[in-house]
Amino acid sequence: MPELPEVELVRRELEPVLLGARIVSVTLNRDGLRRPFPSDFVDRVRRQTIVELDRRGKYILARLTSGDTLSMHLGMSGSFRIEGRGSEAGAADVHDHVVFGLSSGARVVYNDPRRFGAMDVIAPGDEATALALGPEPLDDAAFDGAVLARACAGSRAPLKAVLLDQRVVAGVGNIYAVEALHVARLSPRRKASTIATRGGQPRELATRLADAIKSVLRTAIARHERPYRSSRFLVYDRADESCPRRGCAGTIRRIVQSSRSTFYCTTCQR
DNA sequence: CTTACGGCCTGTACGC
DNA sequence: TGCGTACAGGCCGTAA
Repeated sequence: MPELPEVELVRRELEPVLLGARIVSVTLNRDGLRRPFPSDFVDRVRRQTIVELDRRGKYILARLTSGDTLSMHLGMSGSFRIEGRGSEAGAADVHDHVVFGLSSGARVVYNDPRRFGAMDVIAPGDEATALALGPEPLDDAAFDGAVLARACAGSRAPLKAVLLDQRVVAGVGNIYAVEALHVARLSPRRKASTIATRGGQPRELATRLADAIKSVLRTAIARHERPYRSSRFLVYDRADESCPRRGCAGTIRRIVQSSRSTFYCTTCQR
């Protein structure tokens, strides 16, 4: 699942179940996901109470009474299933890898067919290093055109590659990078440094792009967009369709950048 | 240092 | 129906 908006929606679904709950059991159905689980994973999570449920970028972070943080990442195909306290056992699946049993009797099951997800326990103070994330895009104090311009300065990488770099801005993935670039009317292929401060246009383009990122993410959350299930986008997955921009007669192209699909309008995105 | 690419996994959709 | 191929929202290690 996964870009910031969907992770935030998942966090909101989990919050009422996890917040204040004590984890009474942790069942690991395999050695790990994309990495092996730390050997002390169960010991550090079991018998802890969740005092806060946060999100940073694409990570869901459960703050534990011990001061540790349980970090959970959905990778490409991860999802959580909440099973009620009583009867409905919810059909077990081969890809149910982690099951948290809660004091309420509810269970939270992590399912991930591709196992690109991750779970870890982060000690107090280690979060910045462990996650290595840039600013939260929806935090206006942390992320704006000036911050983006600084990240782009001196970069010869294509703009889209910079947006996908989690150290530049946390939580943007392939779909919303593509969408934001369309909203900002910027080509995904443009060299990133060209939107950094340049004589004359003081970060106008970087501000436009930063604003587009915020708007695309906020809208997705507000609409409860779940790309995995449905949702259509402005340009993502719309190769050969006409550009949705009013007054633009262009056509959406699909190209491949660093082996991922990019969709953009060659006419209005410069 | 930066950038590009393959690999990790499984599932699904499509063409033959 | 069956089979092969391409592709999928992420990230990381390696190589250039």
